[in-house]
Amino acid sequence: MEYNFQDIEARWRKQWAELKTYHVEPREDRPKYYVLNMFPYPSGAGLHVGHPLGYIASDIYARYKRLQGYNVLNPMGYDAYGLPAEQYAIQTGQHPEVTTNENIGRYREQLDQLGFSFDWDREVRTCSPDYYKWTQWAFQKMFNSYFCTTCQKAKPIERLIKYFEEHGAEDLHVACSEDLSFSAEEWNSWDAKQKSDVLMNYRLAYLGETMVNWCPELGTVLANDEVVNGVSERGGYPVEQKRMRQWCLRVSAYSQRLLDGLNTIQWSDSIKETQRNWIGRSEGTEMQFRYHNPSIDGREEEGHFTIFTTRADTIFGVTFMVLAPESELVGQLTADSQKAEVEAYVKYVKGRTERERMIDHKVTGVFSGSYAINPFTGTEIPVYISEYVLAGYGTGAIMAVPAHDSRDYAFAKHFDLPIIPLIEGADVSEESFDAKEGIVGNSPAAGVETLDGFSLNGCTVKEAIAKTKQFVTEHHLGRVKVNYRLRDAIFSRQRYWGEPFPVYYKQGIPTMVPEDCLPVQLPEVEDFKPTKTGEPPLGNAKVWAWDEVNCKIVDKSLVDEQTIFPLELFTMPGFAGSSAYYLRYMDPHNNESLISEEASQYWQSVDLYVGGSEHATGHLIYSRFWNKFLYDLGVSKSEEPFQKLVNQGMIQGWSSFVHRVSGTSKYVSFDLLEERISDDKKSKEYYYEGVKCDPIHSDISFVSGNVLNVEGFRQWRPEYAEAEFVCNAQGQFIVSQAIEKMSKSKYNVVNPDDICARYGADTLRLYEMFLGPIEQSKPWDVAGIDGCFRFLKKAWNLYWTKDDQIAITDEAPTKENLKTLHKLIKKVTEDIEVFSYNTSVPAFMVAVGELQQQKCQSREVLETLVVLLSPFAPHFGEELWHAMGHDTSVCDAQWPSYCEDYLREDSVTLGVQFNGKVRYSMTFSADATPEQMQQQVLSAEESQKYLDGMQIMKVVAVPKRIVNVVVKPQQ
RNA sequence: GCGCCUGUGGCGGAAUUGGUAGACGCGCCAGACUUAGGAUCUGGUAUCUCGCGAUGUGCAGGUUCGAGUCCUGUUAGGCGCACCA
Repeated sequence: MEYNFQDIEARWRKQWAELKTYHVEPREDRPKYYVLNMFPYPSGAGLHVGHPLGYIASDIYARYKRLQGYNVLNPMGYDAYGLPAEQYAIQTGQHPEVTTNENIGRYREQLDQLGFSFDWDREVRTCSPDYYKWTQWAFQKMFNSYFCTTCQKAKPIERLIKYFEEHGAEDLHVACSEDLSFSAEEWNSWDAKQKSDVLMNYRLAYLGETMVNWCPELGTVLANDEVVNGVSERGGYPVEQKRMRQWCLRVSAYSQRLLDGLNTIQWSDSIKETQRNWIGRSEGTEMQFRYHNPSIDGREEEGHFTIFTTRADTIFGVTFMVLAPESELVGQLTADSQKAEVEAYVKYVKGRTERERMIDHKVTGVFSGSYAINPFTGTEIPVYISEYVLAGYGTGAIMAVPAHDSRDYAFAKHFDLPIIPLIEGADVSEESFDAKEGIVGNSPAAGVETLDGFSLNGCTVKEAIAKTKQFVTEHHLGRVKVNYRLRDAIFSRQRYWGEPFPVYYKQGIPTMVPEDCLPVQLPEVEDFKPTKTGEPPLGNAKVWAWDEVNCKIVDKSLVDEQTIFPLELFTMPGFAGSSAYYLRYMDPHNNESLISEEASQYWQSVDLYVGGSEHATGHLIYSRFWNKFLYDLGVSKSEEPFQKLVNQGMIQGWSSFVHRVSGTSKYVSFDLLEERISDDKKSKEYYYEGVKCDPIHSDISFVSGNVLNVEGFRQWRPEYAEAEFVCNAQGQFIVSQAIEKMSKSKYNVVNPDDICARYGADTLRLYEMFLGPIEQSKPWDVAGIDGCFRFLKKAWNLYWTKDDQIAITDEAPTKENLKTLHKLIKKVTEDIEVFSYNTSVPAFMVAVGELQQQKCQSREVLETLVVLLSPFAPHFGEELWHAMGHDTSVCDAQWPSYCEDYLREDSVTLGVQFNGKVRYSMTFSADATPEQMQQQVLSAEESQKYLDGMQIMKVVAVPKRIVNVVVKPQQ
């Protein structure tokens, strides 16, 4: 019978949908397993062959777990808020919701084709009010929480307010934006507005004046992970630093927990390492330095400032101090005589973009005119201002030790400041000695008196750091401090197509819309662009004010500042909706709470999460933070949201380029061009008759092999219609090719629909898995797909006789059959557990080949084969399962376990080596001991010629592996 | 600069975790059946050599009876962080 995949796949797709084969509910009689894919943003381009890679891998695992008797949750949904739909709306006026729904429809169609075992009853969309109600709810909970650093947990803000009423800010151990100090009396004397402002310093979701990444081109702020190399990740527009009032999430409060949690989860080392880097914990010391500003008259001690260092041991090598230009200390420490110079410098730094500062690290700076006093020796040290010190890290001020820090070294050389080496034997004449190793000397130098006779001479660096820390703490010169690089997340965006904030401004005080009035729904606007006065697009909404009395959204013109107030104009960023969607899948239709207690208890957390590694410092951090917060609230039952993470690699595309002579409309075949290395030696450039040619993407549909279909290309775009094409001697126009990310804009997209139509979804699934290790990126190459298709056809033919009868019998399997089968069970089971699907596909091919040769028709064997194959090729499996007379889905079969007995050999043929070289092979009984094998080898006739005239040094016999005889010539 | 990962035929990639390197697929070569095939089937395919045999997992060392696998150094590519004190 012919393998008619089109008929088979269409039929089962329909059946599964009608019978809700993949619908799942909590059930106490079965253990749960939660498989999750990162949900897609439904872009206008639809799915390409890269998207399903992870979905297929997780679907195989989900089906496998189900066959093993687990109750498997495998949901899918859409991350529906995003910039492309909004930009399309700005251009065309079409509402983003319309675009989004259209795209979702197309995605769903494409996904359905591929035979996934998703429970579509649990679909979520981040833009649906039922869904974002809970995004808003979580935000409000964060607003109403603070973080206790002693117990490392979020607590209700009411507790903090009560504390302030009784104790003020004294002896406070909470996460905050800045350390404030006030008494209970002061607190109680403040009005509502003042109290609100102070509380913002502690809330987990807070309104803050912070330096933000402002992207003028996009008209919005961006989070740190959305800025790459000083330009926006999306679009590559320049980003500048700007001080703005924004909503923020106090992610930094969870730094330590986010770091510790990494040790408890099974993620790849590289992604854990990336997160550790991003969190950037560094243990160090904060030290206070008194300073002396000569312009302030009559007082010796004007005050002090604090620096942060991880190298407290180098205190005797400090020869200058440096402040960040943006630091608030700059004002206090600038002497009148230096004022003009300092102001000019600060202005210069402000004029530099983030990108400029990143690219060139030239040494710049200016003397402040003030001196700091080394608390250990009383020495006066000049204070400088330089952009190499960052305002956002530590205290924005450092002690500079040029001998042991390369940046300080460069600065000292430039400004001709002294360099005092401290590590014995370190040569600092050419460069600094940065390593944290060696024996400390010169600390202090001979004859220098120090506070309490403190000395580090003779200690190792490690001991010296510890000793200094202890001394600093005891003498109240500072404190031990752990710093993190992780910044609070900026949580508001000047955009339309996002979750609105459930916040209104009551007499200037940000106030939460009552919980039972949620969600605050996204209003209609006439224009999706920002307003003329620079307000976000929600400023265009007419009905956008909060009626406090009637608890509803009303017309903006009614605002009276008594009972009707303006609503927040910002919307939430992309990561808001994706931070807790895995929880919502557990109980997606619950209108009373994010998830019910029962659902949460049953499903716990995601056991297997599959998605791209590009989310390492974005979604995967925010989501962990969000979950930890909900865990503190008792909503999530697990400290970590994703127990195991598999990062599928990207499938890249082969882009094609035509080459156009610069400034003309003349196109030249690639093989006629001259190759040169570009000036920066990093890339190649191509020239035709001495003129440079620009590569231009051509749609890959006009290219076969590397030859361009010139007519097709001409008709593609009007500007190409009249172009001149210079072909090679064979009359062909050759394109150049390169592997790039698969993307609509690169015209290199391969669509799964065509593959499905030609080979079927099961072949596509098999092939994508066969392509290589799941975690590796690889270019899409259709060449090998025939092999997978042939395999399915071969397997299919195993089940049918020539006259289309099902070819199975009830005869007992032969020993050979069982060996083939159990070898396969073992291999496939082990492979699936470690996601090594690319090696199970060949195992199937070998097994099918063997069974074919054995002419196996045994029901027992062939049924098991179908079960093993069904996660990979579900339609194929389901069809044969039913053809063999079952009336339940193959999903409800049982995954077989293998039996070692069938794999055991009576005898085993091993290579016999002399001095590590294989000479011949020999058959041993399967249970031969090394001693017996040794005997057999030495007495064998074939061995004699190798043993002749030789002395036996050693015989190594490894059962089931090898026998090696080590010999050397006899003396 | 710091950290992580990867280097195996013409190609994608295997190798039971230290035991006969190159499974399986693609491609290529030969053959069979065919009027024909971009269909199907069979056999071959790391390199050098007529052959015996020798060489071979980026490069150089080391450990071991034995190394693609472990260790040291080096080189190339990819990724992450990056003036983080």
